[in-house]
Amino acid sequence: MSGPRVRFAPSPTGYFHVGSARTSLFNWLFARRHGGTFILRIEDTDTERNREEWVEGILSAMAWLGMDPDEGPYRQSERAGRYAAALDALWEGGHLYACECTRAQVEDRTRGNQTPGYDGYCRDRGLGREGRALRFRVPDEGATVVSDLVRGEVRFPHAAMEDFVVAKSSGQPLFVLANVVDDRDMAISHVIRGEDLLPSAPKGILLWRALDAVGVSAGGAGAVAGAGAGADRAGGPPEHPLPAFAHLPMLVNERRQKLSKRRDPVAVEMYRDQGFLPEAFRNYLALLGWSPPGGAEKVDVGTLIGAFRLEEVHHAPAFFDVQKLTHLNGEYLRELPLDRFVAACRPWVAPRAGEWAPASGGPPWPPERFDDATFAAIAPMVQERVATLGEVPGMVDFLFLEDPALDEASWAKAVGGDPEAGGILQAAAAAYRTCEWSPEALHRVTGELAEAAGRRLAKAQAPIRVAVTGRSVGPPLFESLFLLGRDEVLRRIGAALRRLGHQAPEATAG
RNA sequence: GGCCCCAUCGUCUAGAGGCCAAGGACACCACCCUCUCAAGGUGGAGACACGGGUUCGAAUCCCGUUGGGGCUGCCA
Repeated sequence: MSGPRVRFAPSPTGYFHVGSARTSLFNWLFARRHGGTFILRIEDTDTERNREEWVEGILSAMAWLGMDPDEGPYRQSERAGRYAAALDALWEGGHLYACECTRAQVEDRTRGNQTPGYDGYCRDRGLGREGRALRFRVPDEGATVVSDLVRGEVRFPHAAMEDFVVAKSSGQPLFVLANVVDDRDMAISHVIRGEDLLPSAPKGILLWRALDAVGVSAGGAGAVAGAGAGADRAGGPPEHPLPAFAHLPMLVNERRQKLSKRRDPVAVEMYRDQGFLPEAFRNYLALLGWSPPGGAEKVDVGTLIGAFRLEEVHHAPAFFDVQKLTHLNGEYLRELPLDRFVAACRPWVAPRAGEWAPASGGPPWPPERFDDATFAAIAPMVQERVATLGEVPGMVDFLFLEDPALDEASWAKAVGGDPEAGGILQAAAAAYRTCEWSPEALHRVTGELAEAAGRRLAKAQAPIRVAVTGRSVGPPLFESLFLLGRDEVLRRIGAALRRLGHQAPEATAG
């Protein structure tokens, strides 16, 4: 077993964030590129904020994007013994001290200080650890250097680092501690994560070295099952070589700020609901902070894997541009073979019980009115007009709704505001009653009645479209009329004429 | 405030000292195609933050300024 070992370590405190998805993708790409191992670790030490349903969400979103982990999910909540052992050893080795200061006390004491953060008040008070927070004793002198594959060497002077807390007064380990213990136990070779974690990297390194110094090794009863990480360590050189770091640029909103769960649309689940294809979404994510060589942007996953290099990752934050994502999704949609496009539409047009369907709700028509053959016939024309699958129902609803909603603005413009609309509708009704029922014949006779009315077909079709579909835009008209059927088309034109105040054609004719 | 990161069209980016009077993509505008809307085609507008160096030569290297961002929790 060789190759790098990387991990994606989300904490389940909400929907799956697009930034997390990008981090996960870059880890996954890196592992695949180098024949390594992609590990999923759930960082759920904060019992207050974690919920099991969010774990499910992470798992299903990752599966949707095709990033199945090779190992895991491991859960920090199941590894408490490892953290306790590390804490004990660190305490014995003198790297930790107990602290009973409250936040308010620290603030009072340090107000006006040049270097903020904890002032080391409890450092030499010799407090017992029971019931107290534990702080790591940061060296006074020197600096810790983080070797970063994307940023180079980043130097953090110890003088500017506070003695950080590694365990709560309840004994619960905190992020840096658990994170480092896990990375050691799981023999992580590359830590690839968001740039927001760069300032905590030197803390992790300090802890890592302290753990080495006090002889905490991986393996043993509490180590990771099946990871193969801690086995047979006897006599090897450094037991725990420090992992390489790679801090990825942030994903930001239009205000250039880190994407926020509150303000920004960041839930991957939401994009799935809207009808983005996983291939397209993954492709777009790969373009944020990196670009495949050769300038191509729409690239398949194999190409992504073959070309991915951490060293080429950008340094500057990237804006998550839904418009560009949408365009790319449209390209993926359009290149789908028709049968696959139709299949991809199913959750939005005819969801099956027991299968995934968008949480936003089902199609606007009653299921029994949906017809597979009709949908398959209109599908090619829908395929080149939508950029997301979620737009599909709105484009074909007039075919499956008894009485499609009438868009008042369209009506006002194309029918109410057109003095000749009534005449055109009557002419259409007359022609459609007897003509051959095919898209071609409908096209022809409508062209003829347009000519008779002295206007271009483009202008003549507008009132007919609004009368029949309720809107001024939609799939090509004559195919739509054909699929709706003669009786239904005549009924809707008749209804529109009555709305206009005209006599229904049946009455005039009869 | 302190520490750290960053800086090419509005956006995502190509660019690793001369091939750049800076290329592509999204968005935008115009035209073409056209039964609406799309899709597609053609064309257009649009950037190396600023100031110093280094060099025969800098978008590319160095320093500074400015601007933006991240972190600064007994969250992760």
